[in-house]
Amino acid sequence: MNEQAPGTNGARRAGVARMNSLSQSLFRLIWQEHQISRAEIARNTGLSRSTVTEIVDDLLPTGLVAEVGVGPSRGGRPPIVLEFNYEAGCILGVDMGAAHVAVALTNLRGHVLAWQHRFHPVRTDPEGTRALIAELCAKCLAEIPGSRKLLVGIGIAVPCPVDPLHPDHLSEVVLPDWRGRGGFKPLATRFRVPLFVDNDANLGALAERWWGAGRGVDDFAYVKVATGVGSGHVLQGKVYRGATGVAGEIGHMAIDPHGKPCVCGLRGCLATLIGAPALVDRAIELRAQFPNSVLATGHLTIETIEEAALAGDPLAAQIVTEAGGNLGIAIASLLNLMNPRLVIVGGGISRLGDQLLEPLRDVIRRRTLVSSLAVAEVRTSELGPRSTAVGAATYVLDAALDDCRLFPSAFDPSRAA
Amino acid sequence: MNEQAPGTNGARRAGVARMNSLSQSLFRLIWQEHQISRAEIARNTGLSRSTVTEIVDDLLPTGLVAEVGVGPSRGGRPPIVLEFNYEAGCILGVDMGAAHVAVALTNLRGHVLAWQHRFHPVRTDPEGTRALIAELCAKCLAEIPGSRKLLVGIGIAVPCPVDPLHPDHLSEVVLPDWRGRGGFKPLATRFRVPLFVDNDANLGALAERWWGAGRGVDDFAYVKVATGVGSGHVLQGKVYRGATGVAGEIGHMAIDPHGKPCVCGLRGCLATLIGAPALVDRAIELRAQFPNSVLATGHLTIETIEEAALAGDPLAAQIVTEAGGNLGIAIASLLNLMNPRLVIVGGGISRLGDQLLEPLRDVIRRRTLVSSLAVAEVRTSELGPRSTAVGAATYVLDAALDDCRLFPSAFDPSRAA
DNA sequence: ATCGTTTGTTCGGCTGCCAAACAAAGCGGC
DNA sequence: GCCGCTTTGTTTGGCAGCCGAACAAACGAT
Repeated sequence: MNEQAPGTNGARRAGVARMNSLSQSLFRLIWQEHQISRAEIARNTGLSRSTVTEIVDDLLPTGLVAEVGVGPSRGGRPPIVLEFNYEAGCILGVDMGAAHVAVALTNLRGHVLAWQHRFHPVRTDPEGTRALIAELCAKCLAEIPGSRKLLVGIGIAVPCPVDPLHPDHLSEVVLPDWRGRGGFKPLATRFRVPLFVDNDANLGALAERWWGAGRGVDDFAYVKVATGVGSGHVLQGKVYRGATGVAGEIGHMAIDPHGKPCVCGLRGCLATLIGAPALVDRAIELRAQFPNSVLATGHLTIETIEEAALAGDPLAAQIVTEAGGNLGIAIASLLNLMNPRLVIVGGGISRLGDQLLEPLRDVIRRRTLVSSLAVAEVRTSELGPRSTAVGAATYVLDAALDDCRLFPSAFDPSRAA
Repeated sequence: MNEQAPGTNGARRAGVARMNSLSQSLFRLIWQEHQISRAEIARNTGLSRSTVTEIVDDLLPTGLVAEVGVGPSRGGRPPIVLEFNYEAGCILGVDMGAAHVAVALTNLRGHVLAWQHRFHPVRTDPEGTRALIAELCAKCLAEIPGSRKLLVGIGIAVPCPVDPLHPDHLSEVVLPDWRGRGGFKPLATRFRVPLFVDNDANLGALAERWWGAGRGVDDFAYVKVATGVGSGHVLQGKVYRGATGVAGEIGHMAIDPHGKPCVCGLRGCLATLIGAPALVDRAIELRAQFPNSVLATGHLTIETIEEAALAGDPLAAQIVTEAGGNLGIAIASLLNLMNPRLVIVGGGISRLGDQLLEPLRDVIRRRTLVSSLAVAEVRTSELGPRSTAVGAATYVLDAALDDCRLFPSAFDPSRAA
């Protein structure tokens, strides 16, 4: 009747290992703890040691988790240290900006192994952009021998709203020349890996959550100030995309109904006050009042204004102070509405640090007096200009940690390192 | 070796029935389907019919689910209809407003069995308010014979931010005379049931989600316009309370930096534009321009303005149109930030319907042009002035459906009906 | 009346997880 | 150096949960 002898169930381990939700969560735990013993896992999760042993036995043959020696004894037998092999796979993260393309090749811990960057008229040249993305991806993979075989997936950050249910469908309003189509599928077929697409602000928020100022914070907002202004929201530990995937358009929040007209059709949007073009315009307006400023003559760009502000120029300082105040009004509304624990300010202007944040915090303190519980910390991004590309890679990594069949080595030993 | 005979495991059913997450979810399914057969449950959930039989056998002795006859045959044996017994328990929902107290006694389907309402200076009289709540609760229970024994719990809606981790800790800023303490524990001990406290806008949103305009909608915002202005947010089907439980203070969103000062310390908050006192003030300002208006003379209240608007008075119409526009600016920002599928407008002024919503929708259409995907439907509340109290009861009901040990009859047959 | 269909139940079995027992490998006291 | 004591990891038996298959019950259709 019982055709299977007691020990024979070991045969299961040789075949496709089970990968249920519990083993998947252990897999993620080992990833985030870096080094951990079976006994620690048992204490950490409340599982029995025998169960942990069984599940770890299923994870070891994937090559993603390995035993790497013994740890210090705690008074008894020393534990066997399990380690996640962060080099067992790699991910391509693509930052498609309004005027540039950047690609990062990362390992499984978000560490950048290779980096490529080009300026390109992305808005007006969809076909050339797609070719450039493919070229830069190939360049990154070529830099690291063997990486192509270990590629897990490609993440793409796009500078416009994306519906997660239709990841190839881009907003036509922001990128009209793209005609509402991403057209990234050839990329997926060329490299034979799954593709993930999301908005750049969402992915910036994700990067901050995993590697930056948002580590360990379950509810925060990431506000990116560049040519436009966007935000990504992490609620209860996860990126919130809204009902149709376009949450986070803080740039068109109303600040001043008597302000300048915006492309969105009304006046005084945040983007018309603190977007890069708006700050340049404002500097030109104020030039006459600051004849001694280094910005009083010559060609103005957002970079020169930022440099001048860092050097203590009074005109630049005034612009930054005004920008901080206006951003503060929008963020105060955000705090009242959504009550995050933290606001992370990113984008080029965030390198001004407290010069931007102090006037911002002043406004927030005044604006949230009635609900003092809502006051949140405001910090600048910890990740540099690579945050968006790294966030795109992190998006893929997160999906793979939820379903480790995405890892090429996991169930295909011929592709293992 | 096997001391337990095959049929003996029926003894488990006589004792404490198992109540794991699966049986709990079946319990909730039966609740929401009202009438359903075992076979339908199996089709609906993907479980096997045998498993459904086992779990239903555990639910029947609680008295909350019962077999109530046979349904129509679908070509074979007719199904046994299972029905949730909505009268097997009842809940008290307390609406503590700024100037009134209302209490609803509901069955397990949100139906109001008894209702009590009193005006009271809640803000300035904490002790009297607590006594009044207890009195009205007792009155409601006395109206329905036997209800006290079936009481599941008491939910309280308070007009100020509440930290869900410290439900007895109220915001001192909004209700200074309460000194930051709810002091509701005596109520719980008197009626010997658990107590649940939350903000009124959150509970209004919950009521709309379960019984009103938000049924079946996973992401929406509920905006309540009364003396103050508050909002509650349902994200992915659940009420979102923010990092410290105070999300939804839309009343202090900045609309016009040159506007009138607000108690919160700055100018032009939404509450200073469309709160009841603001509308009355605005009517007085405009009186001279509308000599033929019925509001041109006499004492003005928000109710008289609403009545006049319903009757087609031009002054009142202008006020309502302005209010709709200002509310629209705030809601447009909300849409851009959070991208809900629906916005539900509640509070007294919502009875004006399209007279309020049309100018509101106009502003939204203009304001969200850039991210057209974010445009949401705007509707008025379907629930009347009882929505807050019913929402408070629904909060308790939701908790009980997650853990049916909260139902008095479930495991204590002596208290069963 | 017979057959096919649907429902609900029973029964044996597989899977997943656990507790207990045990082996391995350290520490510490004498 | 030997004997406990502790901690770690593995093995084993067992229990709970869920399923598939078989079966009885109750209907419709022919």
